[in-house]
Amino acid sequence: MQYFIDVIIPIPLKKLFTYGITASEAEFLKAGMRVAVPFGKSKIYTGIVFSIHNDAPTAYEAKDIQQILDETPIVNAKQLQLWQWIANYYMCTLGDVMRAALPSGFILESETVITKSNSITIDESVLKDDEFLVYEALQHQSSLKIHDISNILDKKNVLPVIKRLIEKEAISVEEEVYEKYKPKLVRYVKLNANFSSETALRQLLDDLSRAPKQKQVVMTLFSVSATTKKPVKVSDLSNESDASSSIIKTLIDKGIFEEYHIQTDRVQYSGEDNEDTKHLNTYQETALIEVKESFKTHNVSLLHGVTSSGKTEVYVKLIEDALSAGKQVLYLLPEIALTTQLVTRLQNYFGEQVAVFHSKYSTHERVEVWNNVLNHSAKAKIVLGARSSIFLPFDNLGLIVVDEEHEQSFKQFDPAPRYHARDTAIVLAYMHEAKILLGSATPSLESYFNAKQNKYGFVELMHRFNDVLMPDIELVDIKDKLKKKLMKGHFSDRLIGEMTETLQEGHQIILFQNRRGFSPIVECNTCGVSPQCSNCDVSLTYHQYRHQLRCHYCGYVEAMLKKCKACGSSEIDSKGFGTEQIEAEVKLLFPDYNVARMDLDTTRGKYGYEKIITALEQQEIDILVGTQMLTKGLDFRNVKLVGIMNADNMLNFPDFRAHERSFQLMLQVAGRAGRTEERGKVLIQTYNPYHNILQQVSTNNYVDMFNEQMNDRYNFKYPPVYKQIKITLKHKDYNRVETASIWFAKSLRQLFADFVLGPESPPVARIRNQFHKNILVKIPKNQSLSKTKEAIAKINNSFFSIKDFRSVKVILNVDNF
DNA sequence: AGCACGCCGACT
DNA sequence: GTCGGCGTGCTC
Repeated sequence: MQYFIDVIIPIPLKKLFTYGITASEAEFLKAGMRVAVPFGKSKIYTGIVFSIHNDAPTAYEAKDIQQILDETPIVNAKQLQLWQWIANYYMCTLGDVMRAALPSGFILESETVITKSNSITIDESVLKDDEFLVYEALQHQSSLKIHDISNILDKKNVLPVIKRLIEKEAISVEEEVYEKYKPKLVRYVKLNANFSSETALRQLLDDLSRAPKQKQVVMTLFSVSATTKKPVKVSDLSNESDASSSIIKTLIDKGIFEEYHIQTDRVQYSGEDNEDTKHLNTYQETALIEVKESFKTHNVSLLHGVTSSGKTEVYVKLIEDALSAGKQVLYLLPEIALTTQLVTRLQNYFGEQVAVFHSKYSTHERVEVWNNVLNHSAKAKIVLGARSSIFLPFDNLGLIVVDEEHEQSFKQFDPAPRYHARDTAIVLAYMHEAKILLGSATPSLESYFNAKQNKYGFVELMHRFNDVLMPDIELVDIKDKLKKKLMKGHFSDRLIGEMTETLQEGHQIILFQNRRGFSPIVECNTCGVSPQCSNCDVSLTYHQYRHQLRCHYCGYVEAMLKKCKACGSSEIDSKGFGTEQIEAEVKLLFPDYNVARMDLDTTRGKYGYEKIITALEQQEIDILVGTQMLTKGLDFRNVKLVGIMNADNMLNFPDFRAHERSFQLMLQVAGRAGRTEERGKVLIQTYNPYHNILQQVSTNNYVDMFNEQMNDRYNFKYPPVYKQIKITLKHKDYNRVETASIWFAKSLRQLFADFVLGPESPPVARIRNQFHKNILVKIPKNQSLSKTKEAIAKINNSFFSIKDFRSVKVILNVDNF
């Protein structure tokens, strides 16, 4: 009997790969274990065992696996099932899912290692210059990496040289495979067992009397281990005794100390003892009961709670319940909300049981969280994480919370799998027979729609905590103010007035401008030419603090022009404004106060974000200018005024969700104002105060917004009424994408007729020198989604059988919103 | 996706 | 003459 395994390889290929294994390997292997397999001519890949069987492939000879990498599966059956669902629903390969799901530390690196061939010394005269250099280097070093050789020869492509050397039998190559993840070890020391007896110890101290420093270290070791009654870390000993590590090393070398290592987690919780969970107010209590009630009939429930209503406390109670039932809990939230307040809050309640998982973690840290979840460690009963945490190896989930459910960052756009974490979490919950609660102050239309259709349970929490009033929202007509000459820069007299008053009262202000940089367009006053990015079809944004022009699409940077490139005029003007410009203006208007800015440019680095948040909390900042980053669930006690500098640019964004998003964004920012006793104030500056969305924002009328937007969605066949799949084609040659996209759209139209839109060039038609074309397929509710996808996949296949189109990149994006 | 193979321009 | 450009085809 022959044995085979089907393996998932982390490459975007549709199929699984079959490898041969021995009978005993078949006995040992289980689905979800990692294996190292040879792939292609010389590569070794890490694969996940998908299935074990006896069906020999007919069309080819299966290779044998190289080695088994795990004792037990690192991916469980439910995960494999979820992977399949994702690959199928989001139209990508299992390899794509594997790459997104596994921390990269689990994926082996392989490197080609070149060694001197052990055959007889060869005639050096047959070697050419390059070859001789390599050969000679190997006389001194036992092995070389590809990288080393390219350094020696000082050129990139060294493979031909290596190939010739192999042919001449001067060298041999092999793939060296190694794991990236290394457990972190902490160094400990103890006194060598030889000195455990009283006499030996006395002898030792006598011997050391002429080395006072060493003696002192030994004494410190005694006192530390006596007080803590725990093993002594080298670092602690070094601190306590004020001794350098070389003294400790000497003691180890002398055999007085014994050194040993203990494996430790990189991610450690260092907090106080657990705090008791708070008592709920009556509204929260009611909401909690209603949520529990809704879970009796629904697996998914939506909690619509206004900002600052205390949704988190409700979640906490539900989490307690799930934990006491012995289940795992997953708490999903947008990346950015994760780094701060909420983590601390949950850790205060649940202490060590909370594991955090997000993108700023190193791959080592991620592997540790993964292992903790896999082993049901007490450290990972609750996982608090961003979208990728849906991939952790849960096997006993009782509850999933999706906080800020409306956030678009739950959808992954760039590399496949283009999944939506909220929707995937619903499937995940279903697989675990767990309950899932979606929470938001401004639910997405699709979730609210599902709740209205009774597909989801629905609970409202419309009272702010401590009965704080909702902020007073006022619309300011900039057009009118301009006419009356009441604008100073981008500030209306109303806004300046409110700001002055707020500052005098000692409160803080947040100003929101949904665009970073200083100004998005720079233009020559004489000839009207504005600098464009050389790789993308966009104007460069002026960033004043570095005096640069930057492209926000590809990251291209150049120095700000002194003179117009076209006509040489030095009168260069800027149009539009971003956070930088607002910051600069505020500094002029309120020179006596501290102003800070929070956007992508100021929050780079692991702690950039925290620094600003802490400064604001400590009231070191009076006025904070920022982009949408400001909206994510932050809780600032002393902020009383929120100014939205310009509501129009978001409303006019060319996207069917622009209105919904604007509503959500503005209400979320508004929610930052007046979270304690005093009522907050929000000023929204706009050219069009009669816009329906702005009216709905100012009256905090979600239901009106919902009804009106849904009306549009029905009329224009948009989600959630219709499903949609976006197909993007990219190529560096415009004509080729053009013909390719026309062909693609035509084939689609033969099946779906009017439900195909495009091809269209997006607003930014070229990014990183690639021209884009979009095609949109709308899918009515009564049309089978899976059949539609099959049809699209089929068209996609025929597309790639056309020679001219093979180099065109095609991106299929299911639920592209 | 990588990576090899293979066929053409631009340099020592 | 080789180096390196990228089109093409394959990976169990």
